[in-house]
Amino acid sequence: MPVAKGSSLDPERTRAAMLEAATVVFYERGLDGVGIAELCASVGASKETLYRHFGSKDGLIAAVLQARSDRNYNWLRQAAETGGDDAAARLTAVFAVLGNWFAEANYRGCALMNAATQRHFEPAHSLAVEHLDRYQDLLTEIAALAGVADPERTGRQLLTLLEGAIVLADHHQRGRAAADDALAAALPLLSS
Amino acid sequence: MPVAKGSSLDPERTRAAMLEAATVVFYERGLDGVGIAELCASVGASKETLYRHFGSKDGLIAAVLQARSDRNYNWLRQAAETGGDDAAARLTAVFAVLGNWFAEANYRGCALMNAATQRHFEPAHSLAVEHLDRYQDLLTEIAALAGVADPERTGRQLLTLLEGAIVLADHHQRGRAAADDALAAALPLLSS
DNA sequence: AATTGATCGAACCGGTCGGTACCATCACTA
DNA sequence: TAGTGATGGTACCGACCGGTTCGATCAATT
Repeated sequence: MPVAKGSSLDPERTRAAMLEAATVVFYERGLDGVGIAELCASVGASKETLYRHFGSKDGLIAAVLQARSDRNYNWLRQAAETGGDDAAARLTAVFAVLGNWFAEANYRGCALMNAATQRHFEPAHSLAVEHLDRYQDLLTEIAALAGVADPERTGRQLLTLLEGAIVLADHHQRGRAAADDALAAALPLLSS
Repeated sequence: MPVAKGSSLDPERTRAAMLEAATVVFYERGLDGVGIAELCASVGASKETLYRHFGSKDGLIAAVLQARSDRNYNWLRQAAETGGDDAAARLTAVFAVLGNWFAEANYRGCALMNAATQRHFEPAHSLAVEHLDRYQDLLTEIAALAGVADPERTGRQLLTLLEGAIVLADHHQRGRAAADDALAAALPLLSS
């Protein structure tokens, strides 16, 4: 059977286009800063189509956040793997990826944390928690690889530095420097 | 001349009551989560009075954020002073205050950072920057007192830990533990 | 050619928002 | 007692929101 159905495009492509457009515009202007009508118009779709795909604005937001969490986590995980079995190299690679992210012109902090701050509906909060859990697991693995006395505690401290850098890169010192400072504070923790 | 004018109360008291109510409800439910009408009703005032005092909702928000920044900063500054001329004691006192804050039942992160994330109007952003500047100055003083090689850099790293702890206490590990982990990571930085 | 199903575009709905205008009321002053 | 000025309450405004509905359209199928 052919893939294309409906009017002009594969429904999956329409859904993906909506997700992508929503990801960009929600990140730039906030979850309440853009309406459904404008979002649909920007991808040439109708509101009916959006509601068939996502059910509600909150459903769309949840899908956007899930996709964003997956993408960002995979970035860090793949970066860490380039460090081989050297804990310091893994950590350095993670913060290098963060630095590149901070340097992007449209950097606006972590979409997951921002959403949990902006909205009080449940998916946003639980997705943020899962996001932080994955980050913490990744960092705890690095701490364990380094042979620290309490890997989970060191993992939490590394996560504190990572999230602090995300905040400062957004609201204070723009760009890569936030990651450099955080990495310099993080590396000695691997010798505890 | 008597102080009380108008109908029932001193105008200054009415203004202060509005500020206090707005501070609480904006912090709990977000800047867009509560309307002007509800806010006025909760203090028994009229919208006209609010607009005479603050000009606009953004004006009210700016006043709320300024007051909150002053209060939080003074808390940390006064705590630091209890540490005397011992840098580690000053830092420990600062994070002890943070821990108490994190343990409050209605803790919702830093109102300044939240506002800068939620809204894109200028006062919120510049107030957040000034807020972070003051925190960084406070921490840089401590770093200098400890005699570190690069006090400003150490100050930025301490600020990274502080802000990271604020985020994690809000969205991940509830309560005082976030401050304890951050302090344990911060103290060794005073020996650099 | 007829049918089907997804789509677009637009109208529509109820509700909420920030902000303004007006009026009766109150405490105070002269 | 007459007047002043800030107030609370209320109605109102225009705009926007999330969400629903409906008819016209168009591609793929039968």
